[in-house]
Amino acid sequence: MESVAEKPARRDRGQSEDAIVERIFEAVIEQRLPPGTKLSESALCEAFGVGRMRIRRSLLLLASRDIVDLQSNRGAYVSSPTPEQAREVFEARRSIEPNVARLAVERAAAPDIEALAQHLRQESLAHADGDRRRAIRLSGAFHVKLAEIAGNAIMLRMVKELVTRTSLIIGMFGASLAASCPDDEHQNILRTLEARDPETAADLMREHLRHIEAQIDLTAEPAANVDLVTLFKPS
Amino acid sequence: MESVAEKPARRDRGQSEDAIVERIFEAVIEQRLPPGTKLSESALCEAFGVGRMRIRRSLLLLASRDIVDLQSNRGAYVSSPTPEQAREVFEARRSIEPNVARLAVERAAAPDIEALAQHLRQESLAHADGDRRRAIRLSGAFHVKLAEIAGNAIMLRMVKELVTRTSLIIGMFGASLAASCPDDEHQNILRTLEARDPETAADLMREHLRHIEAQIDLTAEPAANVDLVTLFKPS
DNA sequence: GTCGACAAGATTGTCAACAATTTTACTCGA
DNA sequence: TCGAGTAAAATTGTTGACAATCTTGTCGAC
Repeated sequence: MESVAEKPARRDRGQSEDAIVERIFEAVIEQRLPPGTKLSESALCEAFGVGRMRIRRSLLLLASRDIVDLQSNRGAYVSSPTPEQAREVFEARRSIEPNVARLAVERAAAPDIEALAQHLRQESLAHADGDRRRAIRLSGAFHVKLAEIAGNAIMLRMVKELVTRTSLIIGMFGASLAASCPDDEHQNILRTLEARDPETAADLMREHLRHIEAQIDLTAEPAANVDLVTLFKPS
Repeated sequence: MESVAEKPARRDRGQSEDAIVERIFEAVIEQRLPPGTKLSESALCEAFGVGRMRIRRSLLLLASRDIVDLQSNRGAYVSSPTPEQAREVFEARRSIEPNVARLAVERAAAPDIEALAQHLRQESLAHADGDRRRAIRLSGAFHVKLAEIAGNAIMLRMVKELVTRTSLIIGMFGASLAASCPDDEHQNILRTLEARDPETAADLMREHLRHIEAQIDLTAEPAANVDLVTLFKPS
């Protein structure tokens, strides 16, 4: 059917705007795009090998997800969450993801559980190797995979957005890396899948999210790029 | 903040794309735009008095929220949810809105409660008057207002999207509107706000959403087209 | 009479040039 | 040396025209 508008890209560089959005999501999750980074249209055009219009639409989509801050006549910047926004992100995650975990437990088939176990092995490996970037990416991907198992496309989209914004928040405030998403808590959640225990899964997820939030010092000064103009030239 | 882009509209007819998106949201909620309605670019340009590019971006934003279905080279159509999507919408609402209700109870100030009570009076009035369109709009707005009181912009956005999609679902499947969102259940939720009882609020909301879902019959039927120009054109 | 091919019209997608705004660089003066 | 003012450059926003695609209507063959 036509939902398969995705035909193999005619060119390696010619990507759909959804693919571009997805790749920027990934880059944000891996913290290769720290908050405040300027995303100039021409640079992105060259990077993805597409016309300006497609970049423009991609940036609009990213802005609608609050991943990018679109400033009129000034350009697009990777969003720099405020402490208040960080609080809201975690509050939303605590509202949604326990239910996601519950649904995942109820709907997980054997292959799902095996795939998740395989994922956790890679996560442990990345931690053991000290590969920070991979560990961060896999850690976020765990939550997304859980949402995939839950089998609700709407909630999957929400979780993707929230996980990405969490990476931005960690990039802004949270310094401690190793503790950012301890994989043993992920392991425990996996066990509830195997044990078919939805309530415990929800509880563990709630606790897990609280641990992540607790490790973030929202009082810390925003780390990365600040707008020096507005900072030093308020007059 | 980035919402600074709001300057008073330069022209009466020149609306920002956010305003256009909002008005289409409203039209969908009021079921003036039934599922399947074609949203042709030229018609919307004339209706809103803006250029094609702004319409195009608005449609992209609506598509990213699954309110419209953007088909390549064929145009934009108001989304026609499938039974499976309907199930997902209600599942997501049951996951989110009980927590929204809980937060609203915890954070409601006296003026919030009074405003909500005032809203419910209007809702009752619309029911009594048999003003179907207004009743539908107010019924959805209750859920949105509750999310506003909850004080979480992310969850507010999610609720807005889910309420709008619910209107599409009701337009597709559920015929009986009088029962669609009985305002006495809204009244009961308001009482939990006054009583400061978060858990009961969450329970009532869960039950309320189940009632709505239960009243929806999953046997599809097509929808008719409407004239966009007379619908939106203020003149 | 029905089906299929074909052409005309309409609608959407894309591109390039232009306008508007911001950023940067430079000069001048205190 | 520092600052203000201004011009140049760069970047974003918009418009219009053109290309590609789909829809509609018509004609002809079976």
